[in-house]
Amino acid sequence: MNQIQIDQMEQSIKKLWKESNLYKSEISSKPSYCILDFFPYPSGIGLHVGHTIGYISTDIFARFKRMQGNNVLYAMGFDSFGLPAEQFAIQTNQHPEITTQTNIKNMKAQLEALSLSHDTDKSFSTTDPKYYKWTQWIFTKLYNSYFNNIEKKAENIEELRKKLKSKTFSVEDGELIEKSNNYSQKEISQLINEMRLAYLDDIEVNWCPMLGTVLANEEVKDGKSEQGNHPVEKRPMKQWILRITKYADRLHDQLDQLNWPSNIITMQKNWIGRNEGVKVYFDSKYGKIEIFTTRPETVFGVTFIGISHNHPILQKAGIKSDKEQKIGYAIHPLTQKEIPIWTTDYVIQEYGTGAVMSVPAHDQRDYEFAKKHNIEFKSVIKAPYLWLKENKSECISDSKLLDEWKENPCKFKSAFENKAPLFAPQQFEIHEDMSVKNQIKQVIQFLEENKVGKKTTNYRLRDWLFSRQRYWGEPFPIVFDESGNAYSIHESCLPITLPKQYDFKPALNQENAEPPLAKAKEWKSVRGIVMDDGSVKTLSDSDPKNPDEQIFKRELNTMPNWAGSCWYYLRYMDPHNDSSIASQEALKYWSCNDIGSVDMYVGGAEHAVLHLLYARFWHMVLFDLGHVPNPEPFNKLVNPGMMTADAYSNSRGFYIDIEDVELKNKSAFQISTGEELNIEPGKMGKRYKNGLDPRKACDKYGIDIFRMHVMYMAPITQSRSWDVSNIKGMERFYRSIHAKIAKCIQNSEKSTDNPTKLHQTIKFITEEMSNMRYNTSIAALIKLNNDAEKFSLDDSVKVLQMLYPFAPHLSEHLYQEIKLINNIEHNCIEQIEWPQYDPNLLQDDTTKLPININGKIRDVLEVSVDIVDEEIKNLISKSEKAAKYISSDIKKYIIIRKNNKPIIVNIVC
RNA sequence: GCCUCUGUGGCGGAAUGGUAGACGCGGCAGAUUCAAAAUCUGCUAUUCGUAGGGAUGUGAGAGUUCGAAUCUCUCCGGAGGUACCA
Repeated sequence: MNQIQIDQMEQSIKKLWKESNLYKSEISSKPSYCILDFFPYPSGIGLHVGHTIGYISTDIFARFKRMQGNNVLYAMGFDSFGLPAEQFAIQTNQHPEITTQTNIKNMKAQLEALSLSHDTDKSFSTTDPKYYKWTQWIFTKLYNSYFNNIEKKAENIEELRKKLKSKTFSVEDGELIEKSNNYSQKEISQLINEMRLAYLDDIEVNWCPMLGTVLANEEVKDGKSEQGNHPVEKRPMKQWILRITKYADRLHDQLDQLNWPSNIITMQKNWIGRNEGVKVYFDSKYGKIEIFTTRPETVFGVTFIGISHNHPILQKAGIKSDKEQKIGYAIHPLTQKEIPIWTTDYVIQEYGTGAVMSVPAHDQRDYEFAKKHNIEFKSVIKAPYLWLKENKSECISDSKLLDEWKENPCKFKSAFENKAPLFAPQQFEIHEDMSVKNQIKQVIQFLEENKVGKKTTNYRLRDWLFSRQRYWGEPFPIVFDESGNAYSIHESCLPITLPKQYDFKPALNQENAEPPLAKAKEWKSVRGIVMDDGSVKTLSDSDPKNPDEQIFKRELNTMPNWAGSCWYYLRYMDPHNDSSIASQEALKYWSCNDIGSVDMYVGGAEHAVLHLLYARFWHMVLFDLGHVPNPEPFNKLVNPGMMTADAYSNSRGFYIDIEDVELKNKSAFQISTGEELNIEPGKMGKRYKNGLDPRKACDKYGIDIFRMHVMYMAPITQSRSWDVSNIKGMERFYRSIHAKIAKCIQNSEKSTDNPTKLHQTIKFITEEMSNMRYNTSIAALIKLNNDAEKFSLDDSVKVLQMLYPFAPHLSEHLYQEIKLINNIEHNCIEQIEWPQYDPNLLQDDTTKLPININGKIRDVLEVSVDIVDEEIKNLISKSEKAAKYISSDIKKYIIIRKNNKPIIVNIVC
């Protein structure tokens, strides 16, 4: 076939599939399997061939799973709210709705070009009001829930009200405890507001002036915004925050149940940053200073308190601090002695309590600080002799090492940070002969008993800042009354749609930043009635006046674009449901996995701590409230490797779009200017302007050949560089297998060359495909094609079935021809069950048996597979090649068998 | 600094304790052709040898084992993540 014929054939097969409605997935008696790609953001430039690694992989898996008799949920929607669309809209002065629709249309066409077997009826966008109605609904659930720390799960806020009203529970530090209370109605309402999973708080936020919005901690890297790399500053603002920290333990511990790459699990654990230690309280004239330490046994070695430059006591004391300085004294809780308080550069407010107890002898940063500012040293841990010798200063003699360490630890070159026995355990009422581990345990107990400290677990994870000062996002389902009290909107009044016709640009007035929705004068205030459950039912203009109605102001911030991607996988299961996020029947049917709702999730590692953490959090809340059947969203996660490609930059260092580049003799020139360009590799994409539209590649080589080429380049998880020099091999294979099967069809072939080879290949490929090992699967198909001259028509169908997930058009095309001859009932090849291998046909009669002598191969014998050990020894004794290396005394004779077939012999002599 | 991954021919890669380099690209030789492309056949890790054959070889070094690319330890290089984390 030439290129035109391939193209025509592929188009006609596409038509056939469309007419056969093959990819519709409805609830049935078949076992379900849920395959999911990361939610794509429809950007203006669309997809490049790098994105296809993941998409082709899931498509192959979906086709394979369907052939194995599964009902596969495989769909794709669009994560279409968010900053880039809005930025583009502002630049071009078009409504983001319009650009979003254009981009989605373009991306759908690109996906269509790859012949991905999505169920297109299940597609949606996060910007559809029918979808974001349920995003808002989930927010109302977060707002109306709290975390029950006793049962370690979310509960409706009304349960908390009941508990507090019954007077058997009370609240301390935001935690429920079993202790009677005397709360007034007003106090109960206040406590409830303080415990909601979604709450409002006036906090220091990451404000990005260039973007005109705040960002979550996860969206800021090195003081710059992740989107666009703009500077970010701290600024106090009243914002919606989600209490993700309550889930820190579950988010951490449940990771071990997941079938995820270990590096992603580690990254999430690091991000959560669980650290067990002790809180210790130090009194000062400014009030109590709470510190967090993981080394409580060094408490007698504390010689100063280090606090951050924005620690709350500084404000109390009226001190502005931007350099390291001594600001006063604290009282050591055990010795009652005065120790200085210093502001430091190395203690940051964001971690722990923003204050540390400094032990210069046993912490390197404290050591350096104390040296710099001439602060006292006190050692409390016995450093071993070797360490002392290595770290001593020259003036100390070896005989006095330990005495010096006791008296003058500042004379040593660094702090001793390891765990070792204490000098004076009796200070904690501990015997000297106790092990180090137990000593530390006892210290913690001592501190708790003396009410000096409290065992705590500290997390690096912060609550999730959830407001954005943007137009293009989901409006919050929240209104405020005249006194500023918040109410969630009653379910029957959702969705709250965005006002359509108005100026959506952000207010870049930096001092008093108002969200763009403040400009929607009609939209932002609304009539409503407070219902019995505490929510507000809003009234439209046509509703008659109600005596109880009030005027409410809407929340003007919108949600970040993570909101829509936190639960989209659930929506595929029942995308058109108007009465719930998805029906319980659909959720139970499609989430049949014990752990995660989605069986197979494929996407890049860049979302390790953003989307994957947020989505797990929402899912856990929904699970606790009984809305989803599984404890986790994603069972198995696969990170496809990225695609790199040559990028071209001009003399000023700007990247030139590959459309404007011409290659001559391995040199690159800009077409529009003729300038010679630098060639360097880079990740394919917008940044390097080296993205290649997959449609171009498909047009040039054919869809099947392109798909096989991308999959054959490397294992799925591995990065690769875009290189078409190898694609010739795929074309050869494609033409060769086409010609071979076509010939078999022409001859109505009755026999297969080597049935054993065929059945071995079926076994091998079935196993490899189950693990998404596509490069080796394709290699096995090539080898099968190389080794056999002909296949019977029945066996040809088996070969085509194996080829189908990779090269679906060619396989379908040839199958349709066989179908005409053989009168097969199945309309399309995918409807035939995946081929089974015949165990009787798996084994060859003979096998090559390598003979090792002292670990080196000296001969290879051709033996029957069921040969007995005695016969093998007999054959070896006759081998001249082996005889040269066998000395008279054989110490060991090792014959290894697999499935009773001998695979190797090793003789030790 | 810490964490995770990774290191195999000229290139992409295969082999997860049992013949290292499957399969593909490239290269070499041959067939076909007026010729070229395409196609087909054979060879193609390095090295010594005319050859039969030998030696070496999976970043480096050690170890476990009858046997190690594969397991363990130390070191070196590459990719990604992350941090004054108390």
